[in-house]
Amino acid sequence: MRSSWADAVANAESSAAATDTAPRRTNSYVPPHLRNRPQTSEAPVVANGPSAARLPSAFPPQASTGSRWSAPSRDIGRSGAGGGRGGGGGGWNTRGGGWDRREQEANPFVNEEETHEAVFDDQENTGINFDAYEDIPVETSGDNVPPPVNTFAEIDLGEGLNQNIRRCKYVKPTPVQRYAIPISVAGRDLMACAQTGSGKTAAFCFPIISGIMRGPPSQRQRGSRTVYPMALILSPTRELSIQIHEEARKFSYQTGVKVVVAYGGAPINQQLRDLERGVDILVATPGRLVDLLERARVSLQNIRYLALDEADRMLDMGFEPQIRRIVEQMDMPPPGQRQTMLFSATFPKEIQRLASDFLYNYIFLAVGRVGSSTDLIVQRVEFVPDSDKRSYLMDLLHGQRANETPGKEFYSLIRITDRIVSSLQQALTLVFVETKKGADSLEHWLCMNGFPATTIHGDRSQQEREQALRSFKSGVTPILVATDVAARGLDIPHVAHVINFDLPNDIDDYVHRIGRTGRAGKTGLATAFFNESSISLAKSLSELMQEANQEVPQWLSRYAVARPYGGSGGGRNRRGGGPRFGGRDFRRDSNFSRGAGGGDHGGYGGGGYGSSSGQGGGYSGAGFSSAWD
DNA sequence: AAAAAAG
Repeated sequence: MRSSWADAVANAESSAAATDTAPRRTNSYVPPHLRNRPQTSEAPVVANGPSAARLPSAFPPQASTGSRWSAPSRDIGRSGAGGGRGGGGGGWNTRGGGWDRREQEANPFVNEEETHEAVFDDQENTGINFDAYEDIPVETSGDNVPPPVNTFAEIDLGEGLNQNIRRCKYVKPTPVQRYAIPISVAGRDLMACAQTGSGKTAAFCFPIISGIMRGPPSQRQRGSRTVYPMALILSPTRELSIQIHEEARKFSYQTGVKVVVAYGGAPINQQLRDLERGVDILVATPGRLVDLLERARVSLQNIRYLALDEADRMLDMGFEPQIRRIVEQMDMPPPGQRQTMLFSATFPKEIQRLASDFLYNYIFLAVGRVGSSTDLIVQRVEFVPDSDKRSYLMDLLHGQRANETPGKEFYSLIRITDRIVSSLQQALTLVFVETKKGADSLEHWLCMNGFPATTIHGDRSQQEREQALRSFKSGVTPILVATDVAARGLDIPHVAHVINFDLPNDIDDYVHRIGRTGRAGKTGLATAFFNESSISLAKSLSELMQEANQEVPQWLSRYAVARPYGGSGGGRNRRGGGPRFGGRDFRRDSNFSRGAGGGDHGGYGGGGYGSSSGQGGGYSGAGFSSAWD
């Protein structure tokens, strides 16, 4: 067993702790303003910021076993926490996670280094091109917006989390993190237009983990099989939930905060066992969560944090009834008594409604797209009739292969270190197709023709889906044929090329798909096969490419003029903010009331924008001029 | 119309 950096830190920690009177593995960080704090019912989650005094009664009464504000040593010595399952007590950062040998927390960093996909990790983390983030426009509006930060250190997130941030090698917050974290730490609700790849996951995980570390420990009814998570993170696809869970586990390592993921397609029993071992943060897809709620294995009455990721996607997929059921019709505390973060790439009417129903006096945040409409992705469109698509694809792939140094067979024989393999294998190619059947047949055809490919779509078993993703990430099959299941949110490092073998019908889907490359500030290539069947996309596609300073072929412009109705989806889902933003705040003022959204987009063009920047609603549809232009 | 998600 080699030891990792994270281990070294952990060891240093425990030996340092040993010289102290503090117990082993405590990370017993207590922020100065909370030290020696008497028992109180004040909201402890709100650590910073002037508008801190929210959530007064939102918290469950304190557990009777031990004071959470007392020194951790008292809690460590506590007796009989039934089976060591983190009931009751648990002082700072210890909530039953670290001190019990039977529940050794796996080191998510080590684990990762030993898995195949981890060979890329070094480059991924150190290679973030922060310069690419520098000029990304950001817009906020709402009452008393907390100022953004420039470093993680400016926010008091707690020592345990800070260490994990270092372990993740995050040196500098991304734009969405700079704004969202202070907003959230100040206890405010947040509606954010941003995409994954912008550092969204950390943006909502850090405040949640930090808040849970500071807050009262989770309570657990003895003998009951119901669990009471304090935070719920909903996401549209299983793979996205898995990904969020993996990240959240790293962020919460050794903080005692427990993260569990629940999603469909996998046996529920393991997930039930995971839940029984304790859960503070539950990451879930809607369907499986409803199932768990119906079985009364999960109660939402202790929810203090709710995060909805890719909200527009969830609505597109018809999850609205389930989401409303989860959020409004179960036992979750209402808006104002929980903190809610709504993330969405676009901000159409349905999302605005959701925002006004789920959020309390929220702050609106729009972050420019990272690496989709920017210069980071080179977009190409080729006219390719359906019958020629395969041979055209073959040409592209052969071209790529020629650029690689020795063939894959060569280095898999030699079995050099993973790192070298990774440097040779970086050209991961993601091929999007329209249908599940099409995905299978293209994958088969590629394999037949000597290109190791795999496929991910909704007709494959969950096991197959996860296996496909692993084998793609690790470079074993450097070509992944996918349906839209993989279009959004998935963060696969080193995708150098996205090929739209079949174009989607919606320009937003196109944007999401090509966003799988050019991640983390790296450059990427996106190639689209266009023909008559994608004519409805001509106008919006050529507009998008124009706005992104891409070369638009003449023939595409001609299609765009000939069939102008296609612009951004022919009225549906008109992207509110032009190429850079998914939308903008539609509230006219803070007195926005429910139902106002009924009035024709609730006022995209209204005066809401600029309520904090002082600019008086100069936005007019396609014009999109903003404070940064 | 297809895709995704609970079985």
